[in-house]
Amino acid sequence: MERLTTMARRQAASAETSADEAAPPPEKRRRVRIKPEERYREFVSKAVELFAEVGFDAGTRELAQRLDVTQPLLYRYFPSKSDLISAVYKEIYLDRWKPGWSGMIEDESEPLRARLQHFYEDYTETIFTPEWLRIYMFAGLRGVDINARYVVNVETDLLMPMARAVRRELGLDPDAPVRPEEVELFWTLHGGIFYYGVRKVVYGFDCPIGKEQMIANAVAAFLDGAASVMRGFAAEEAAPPIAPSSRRRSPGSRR
Amino acid sequence: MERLTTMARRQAASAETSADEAAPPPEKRRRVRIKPEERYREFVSKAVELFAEVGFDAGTRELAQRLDVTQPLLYRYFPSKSDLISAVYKEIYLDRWKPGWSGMIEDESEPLRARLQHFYEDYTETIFTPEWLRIYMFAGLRGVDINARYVVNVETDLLMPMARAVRRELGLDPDAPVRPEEVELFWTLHGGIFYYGVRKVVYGFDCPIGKEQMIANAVAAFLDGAASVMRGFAAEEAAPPIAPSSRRRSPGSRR
DNA sequence: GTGCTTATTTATCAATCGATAAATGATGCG
DNA sequence: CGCATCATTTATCGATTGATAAATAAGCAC
Repeated sequence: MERLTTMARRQAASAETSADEAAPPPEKRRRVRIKPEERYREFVSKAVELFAEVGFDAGTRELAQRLDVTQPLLYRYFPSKSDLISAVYKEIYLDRWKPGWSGMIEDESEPLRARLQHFYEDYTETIFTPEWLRIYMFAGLRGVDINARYVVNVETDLLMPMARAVRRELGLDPDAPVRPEEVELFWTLHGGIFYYGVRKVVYGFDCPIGKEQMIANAVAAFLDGAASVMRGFAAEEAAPPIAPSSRRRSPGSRR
Repeated sequence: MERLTTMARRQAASAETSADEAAPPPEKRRRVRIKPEERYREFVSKAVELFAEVGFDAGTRELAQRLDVTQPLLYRYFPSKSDLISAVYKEIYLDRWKPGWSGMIEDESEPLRARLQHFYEDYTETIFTPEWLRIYMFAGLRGVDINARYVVNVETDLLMPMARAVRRELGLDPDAPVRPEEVELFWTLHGGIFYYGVRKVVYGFDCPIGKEQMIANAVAAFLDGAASVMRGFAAEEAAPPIAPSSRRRSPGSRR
């Protein structure tokens, strides 16, 4: 009680200003006890919400206020703010990944185009939310390795299955190793769809075309176009190019 | 480093501790006078660099330090930090836009595919830099209108010219108003290419395929695929669909 | 009820932030 | 040279940040 330190000292040193009038009522806090693991989930969940809105510079006090809890309580559950951020990463990029996606893509009981349509409808339902997209971008800008690792998952579990599926469709060898050019080609499809979500959800741009229709058009155009390009890759593979240094030729034969 | 003023003051006020030992040499600042407009450009330029690295929460003190100038000097050139940020926006999204791009796309003295190739090589040379991409993302996450306005420019000056060019190529009416579905289709090409830059420059992902080759493949695949999809659009336009409510049919005929 | 455990709050620190006022000195003009 | 202008620095404020220590009280066991 007696240890008035910095503020009191400053005040006393600067002037009088009799600081103890109009003191707001102390306003006792209602104190509810919740079992730790539930609190933990509560904290992470609200942290996801707050960080998605404001970014990782959002204050711990604001988070505590939204949870109707005092700020130091956070430090009983997370040693530091960066630990809280790690928990947020895990919640979004690990817990929300569905292992069934790669199966959806390669399962041949349905036509390829329909499979891609269904996969992307499901995938975008997961990631086209402010929480997912915004935190993904915030994390990427922070330079954490999360995004680089996530991108590897996308390549191995989504894009390479797609490449194999298209090869089967075209009668090409589905077991040949997927070439980097092919992966890159599927990235343009994936990135194009991804960017639709960014425009709509993050930039708040009004997209007149619905998500399903956009996916349908993108997939249809891609499959048609990718066919000739990938046939070109395969031909190049079968008959190695005459001059290996002239690798800048435009690939694939026109229709 | 420069905050030992406060500390020294506190020390002197609180107790003895003979605060003037080990006192770092006051270290007079070299004071150089530079004409205001040059300073201004210097400030904006370094601010672009700093904000691209750290984000808009980068401190004014750090910026001043990089400029080898004291922090209050910034406030002689910018009334507030947000004014500095506005200047950064202008430098990147207005000053770096080349009005010649739309001409590059529609100029028919070259084949369409080559035009798109050259345009995207030039365009990506402008935007595939940490400064451009990272500040674009930071700004988008902040919710400033900059991005929404930029996106409009992309649509009207880049994507709609592309759509018209493809129509000419296909023998369709180039003067018919560009339909939203078409714009959206070109967004998938644009977004796909854009996302290559994000992966490489922002996420630091190692892309084994060079920029030019990636553009070549994306453009080739897109043009082949977009052809059938856009022919589907045109047919739908000429002969209005029987049941206007069943708009979920997949567009375009398969090859 | 009594008492113990521990979830929660109160009080506070040191650092950093954007911003302002006043002192200083480099530069060009006469 | 002397002098005035103004670009630049010094000093400092008040607010806010992440984090810690100590006091408090909710809820369970008995």
